Amino acid sequence: MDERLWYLKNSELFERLDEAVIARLEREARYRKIARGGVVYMPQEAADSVYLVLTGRVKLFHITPEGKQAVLALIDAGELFGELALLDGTPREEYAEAMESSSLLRLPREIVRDLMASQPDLALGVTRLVGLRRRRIERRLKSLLFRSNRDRLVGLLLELAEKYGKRRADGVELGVRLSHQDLASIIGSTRETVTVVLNELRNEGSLTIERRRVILKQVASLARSVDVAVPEIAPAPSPRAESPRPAGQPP
Amino acid sequence: MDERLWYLKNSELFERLDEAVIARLEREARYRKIARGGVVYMPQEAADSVYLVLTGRVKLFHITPEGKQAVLALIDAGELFGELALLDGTPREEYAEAMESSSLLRLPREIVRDLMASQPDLALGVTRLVGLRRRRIERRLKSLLFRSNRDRLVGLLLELAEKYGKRRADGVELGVRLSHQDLASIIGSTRETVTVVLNELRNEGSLTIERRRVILKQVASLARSVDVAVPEIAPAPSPRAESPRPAGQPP
DNA sequence: TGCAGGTTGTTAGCCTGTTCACAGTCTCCG
DNA sequence: CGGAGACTGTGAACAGGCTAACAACCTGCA
Repeated sequence: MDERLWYLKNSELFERLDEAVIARLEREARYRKIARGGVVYMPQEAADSVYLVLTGRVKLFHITPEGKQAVLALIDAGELFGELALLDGTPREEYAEAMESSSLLRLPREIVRDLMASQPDLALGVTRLVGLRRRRIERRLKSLLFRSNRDRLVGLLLELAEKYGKRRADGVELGVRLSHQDLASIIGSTRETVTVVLNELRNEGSLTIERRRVILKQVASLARSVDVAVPEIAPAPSPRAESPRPAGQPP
Repeated sequence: MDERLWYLKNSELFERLDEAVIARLEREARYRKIARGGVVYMPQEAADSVYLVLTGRVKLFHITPEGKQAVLALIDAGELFGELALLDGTPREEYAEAMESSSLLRLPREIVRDLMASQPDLALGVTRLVGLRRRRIERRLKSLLFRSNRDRLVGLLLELAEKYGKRRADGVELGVRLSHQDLASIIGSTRETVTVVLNELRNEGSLTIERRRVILKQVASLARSVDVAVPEIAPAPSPRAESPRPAGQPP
């Protein structure tokens, strides 16, 4: 079983397909390696495939007329992106760029569509994926409308805690290293403001920063302060909300 | 053929199902009439069904801690809502409220899920619906991050033009009557600001307002000014982007 | 027909967050 | 291990948008 096959069998979306179907998918898939900062696709491009992230991390974003990035989502290893290509032939609307050196599996749109028509499980899985992300975006929309910059940042930190957080003795450590600029692009603010607010939160004792890593101290009370559900933090290893990976290591 | 059956056969999502399946759906469906301002469901409620709007219009929104509405979407006759109930058992996260006296068809979640598993067409249709709305929300997110209040309002007017616009000799008439407060709740602004900006646009000749109806004069140049695709406007009758209704009248 | 409630118009003052400009720090790669 | 380039910190000046407070206006229905 080669590497690509392993990854397909272990992605939440495809794992239930039977051997023969996965083999077909594997034949049609194209492996693609991208360096940090490399562009996977850009707006206006034909949306003829979906991508599975094998290793690394990909950022999806728009660019405003003034050149600012507006981040839609971060996609981690094991997750799929570009899946709106499955809906219709409309071109891409956003940029997809590797945040670090990454390897991807590119699955042609037509193949996956065929499979969806014949494998109800897969169709349901795709619906679920699209729907869960929609729910997430609707939450973000809610937290952007009418909320102060501070509340948006706190909301984002809690979201990151849910996705990347590790519980530690002294709080919850966010296992991501995002620059202030990155955070600003997600909440629609500026680098300077993020710096200031982050330091305010530190002075208030809500978080500490050790070697560029954020540790949230008061998760519950922060959540209450921005009127959001308290995130669930997995104890030991780094979890992923959308697609928990089964045990095992790639060959 | 009774009224409910007619509506099911004519909704984009269900029209391809065969007679027997539609009949089953119809047996399980519950008709529900709601007065203007009536609440269909609210956050925390069990998400045990999806709704088809037969007549009227429904507003989906969140409420911020300060009591402001943040509108997610407006749902017109012929469209479905509450469809995220099909994903999992998670409770509702938003309010659904009738903007005018409306009639709805309530379809139990379990029935529709069953059908999706056995009718690939339906599963694909739901994926498409969820996906198209996600695309729309991602566009909104983009137009909220980093954009001035004015640009957001212009963007919204163009969106409304695409969904409700009628081409006329002197421009594009928006066939919706939304109060300034409504518009503000959609773009995350205040009633006063909307009033002011709308009057600015009128003074600049970009639009006129006749008997509470907005008429856009310079659609193309407005679209350019906010860096958005020029909306396509249907010529004569009121169109709907997501679910064009086939010819015919309800019995 | 006549008011009551919802809708629009307008302004002054305040406050949050942006822009701009520069200094200091980290870190990673050659 | 040293420096270049990215990242963080800080403050002054400015501006867009919000709050608050009224006035005038429609319009639907009792």
